[in-house]
Amino acid sequence: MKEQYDFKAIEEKWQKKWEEADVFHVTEDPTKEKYYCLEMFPYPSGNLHMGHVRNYSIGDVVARFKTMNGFNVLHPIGFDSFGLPAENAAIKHGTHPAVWTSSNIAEMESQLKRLGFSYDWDREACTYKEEYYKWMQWIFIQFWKKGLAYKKENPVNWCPSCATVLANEQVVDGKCERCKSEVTKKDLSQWYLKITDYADRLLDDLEKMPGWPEKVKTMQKNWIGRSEGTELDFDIEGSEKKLRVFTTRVDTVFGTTFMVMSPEHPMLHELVHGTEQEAAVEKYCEQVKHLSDIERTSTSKEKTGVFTGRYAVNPLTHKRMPIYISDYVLISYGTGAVMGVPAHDQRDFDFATKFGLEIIPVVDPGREDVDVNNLTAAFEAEGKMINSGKYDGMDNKDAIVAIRDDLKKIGLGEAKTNYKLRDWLISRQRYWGTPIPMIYCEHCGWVPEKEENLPVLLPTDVEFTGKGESPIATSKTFVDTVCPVCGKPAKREVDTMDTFLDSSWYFLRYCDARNDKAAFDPKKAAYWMPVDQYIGGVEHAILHLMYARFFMMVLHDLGLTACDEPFTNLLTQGMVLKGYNDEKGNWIVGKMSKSIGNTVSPEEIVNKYGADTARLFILFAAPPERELEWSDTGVEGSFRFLNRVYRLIYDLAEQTKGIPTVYRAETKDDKQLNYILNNTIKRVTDDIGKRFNFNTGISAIMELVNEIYRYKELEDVNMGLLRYAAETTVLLLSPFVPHICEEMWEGLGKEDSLYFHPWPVCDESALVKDTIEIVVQINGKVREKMDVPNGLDRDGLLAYCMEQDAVKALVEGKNVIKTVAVPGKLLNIVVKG
RNA sequence: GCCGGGAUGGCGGAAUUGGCAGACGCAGGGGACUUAAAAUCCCCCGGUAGCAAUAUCGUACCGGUUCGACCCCGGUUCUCGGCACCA
Repeated sequence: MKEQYDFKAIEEKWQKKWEEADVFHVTEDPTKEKYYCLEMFPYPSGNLHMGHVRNYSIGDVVARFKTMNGFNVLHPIGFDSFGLPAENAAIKHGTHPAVWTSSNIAEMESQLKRLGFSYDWDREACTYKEEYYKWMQWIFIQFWKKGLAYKKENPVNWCPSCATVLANEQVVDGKCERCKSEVTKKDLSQWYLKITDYADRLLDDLEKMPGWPEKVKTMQKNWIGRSEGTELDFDIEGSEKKLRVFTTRVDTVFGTTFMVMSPEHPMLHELVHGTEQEAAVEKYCEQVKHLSDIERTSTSKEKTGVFTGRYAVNPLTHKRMPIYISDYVLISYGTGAVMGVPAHDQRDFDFATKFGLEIIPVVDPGREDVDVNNLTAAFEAEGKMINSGKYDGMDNKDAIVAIRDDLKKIGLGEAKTNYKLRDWLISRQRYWGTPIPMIYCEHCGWVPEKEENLPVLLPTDVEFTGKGESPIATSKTFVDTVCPVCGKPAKREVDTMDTFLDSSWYFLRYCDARNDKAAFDPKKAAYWMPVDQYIGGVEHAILHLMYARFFMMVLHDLGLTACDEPFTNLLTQGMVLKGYNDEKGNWIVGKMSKSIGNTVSPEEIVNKYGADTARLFILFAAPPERELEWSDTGVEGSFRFLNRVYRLIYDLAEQTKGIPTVYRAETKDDKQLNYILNNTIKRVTDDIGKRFNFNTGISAIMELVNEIYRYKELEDVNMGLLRYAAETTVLLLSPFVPHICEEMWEGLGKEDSLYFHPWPVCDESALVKDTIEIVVQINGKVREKMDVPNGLDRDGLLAYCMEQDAVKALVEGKNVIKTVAVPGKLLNIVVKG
């Protein structure tokens, strides 16, 4: 240990030692309790940013802490390495996506290594490699065999700029999540995964996951959007057909005064064919086609629509009602048609007002402030039934059940559950992804490639035009093949998979990353899974986290995994922000962004202060879930603290050389240091292990260091205690800043790596004080603080305090009405006068 | 509009079960060391009044419960995030 803290030399030295000794490599060990600590793997953009550093620093603290606590810790890393940027780079620079990707991965690996994260690199998984996507294809085929993959022609979300389709989840505000272009609709034949089959399980299991943030569970719940209601049929005048609608408010059926169909409703053209209204209806449908989703779903937009010329008949009232079409009715939800109840639905109210349709109230809350016969807006709350025949007087909630049952009896309705969740569209018209291993044969239809022929390799003889069809279609070697079933000429699917499939099972591959016989060995997966702690950005709250849960359930149902939920505990870390001046000169604190220029590169910080300082600052500046504002002076502060610790340990290593850590705390100062020392062990253990509040854990160690500085300058110091304090400080700090701690550990004469050293244990007896400070309050206000003997009960504390002169003076001449004594905490005396 | 967070000094943030508000750090002020600077070490640091001891106000706002509220309850404002014509 040198006198100066030479972070560069120290970090290089220990990273090399760790690598040579292969300390982070783990294997299944049934004699030890396992702990799987996982951070979301990065996309290999080429450079680590501060968000990565934060994510991986949090994970590294947890992994190292659990290892020191005796767990067999799996802490893997890999790269989510298929995707559009590699392809765009290929178009721009004429290089192959694989070249761009692998050089970026190499660069990021070295950056990760420079930060000293404790990854088992032997388990590294890169999704673009054959050894990975081979098993991705195998899993896809298992889905297909189970009936969970199908191809279907549908209007799909199309991004004209990326020239590919998008999943519903990838359309944000009607725009492409990636490039922000407006998304349009296009009819295409595409592959889907039947995630809707798992909608109930995905929703219900959320209740069983106490280790997930409420926020994420709510977001998934809303996304799945389960809605329980009733489907019922309306007769169409002059037609054999019935118009089926879905409603959650079947109690309002007597208030229906019109019907609305979606312009895309399959029955529409037949209904209007040959009528006077046909031209107007077709014209409206044509207009709607040209609207983007944003324009169409804008709530501020005034309702539009056209009368179809046809009438429906209410099955309960036999009332005759006009059928309209309007774009506010979505073909993709429910039955694509609704019953219009203007009195009790705001959208229907707006529509009825615009078209001068009748408004009949059927639910009345019986309150003065609501006049249902004179509504200015729809009344959507609860009340008693009116204008509803035999149901009048019932609570509307009861009427939902009663009316649904009656409709069922006459065969015109039934209970029905609807979901917002749609099947997952996974085809992408791109090159840089896993080829969908399906073959189309004119005789056999769609059939999968034989499993023994996997992987279906990405062809290399392709042109990257960036337009239209998948570039794979330009390959002269790929498309033509033979049918695996009948052997006749057939054609391969040229689309690739959404990269979200790759990331839906990578945590399973880590359990057995080098397996070339299977995606993973179920026994190994059974040992490691589920992930005990998953850490990543909240931006994946819906997409990735729900897809991964879906995959896990399917793989469980296939008998490949024991558990059906992948992540027991989830931590969503906050973003890294930095302040900057905008065009007007205002000080804005926002997300670090290259286009704004308010970024700090990890590399720069590591070069200037070292990896330990970067890690320490990022963990200290804010609790992990909250946003973190970058502060250059804050980084300096973290660096100063590490120097301060280094100097302390350097001094103590000399001063306490060869002294055993056996001691008895004799003096008041000994006892105080011993107390703070053990209390710090307890606090840091809780802060890392239970609370995930690394910032307060680090604060506690700072306080301990301040106390040791104070203590060591005293005349009468206990060398054994001091030695123990020094060693403990290094151990407590080591999950946060491992390099400097290894160096100090060595400086203290230790030969083992502290990576495997047992975590310090709090000596509870040191926490028992002879006297404790309690607070004396008068009417709830602090008036006095005094030391009292420890262990006094309620009465003893009261009696002791009332004897003290200071307390006597406080109550003198006053009328004591009540006293509240809380042992170990305080005494509150309520007085009058 | 609906659903979730959040609001505490000049700043980031503490307060773990209803019990000393402001730990720890940053910035700032003062001092020691130094020829000087850097580094380091020590002290001060919410507002108001006061030389001071101390008093008093103070956790977005209004009200409530309690001996006692940053914490629990009711209402309001602002703010961040998610969803949004889902019948």
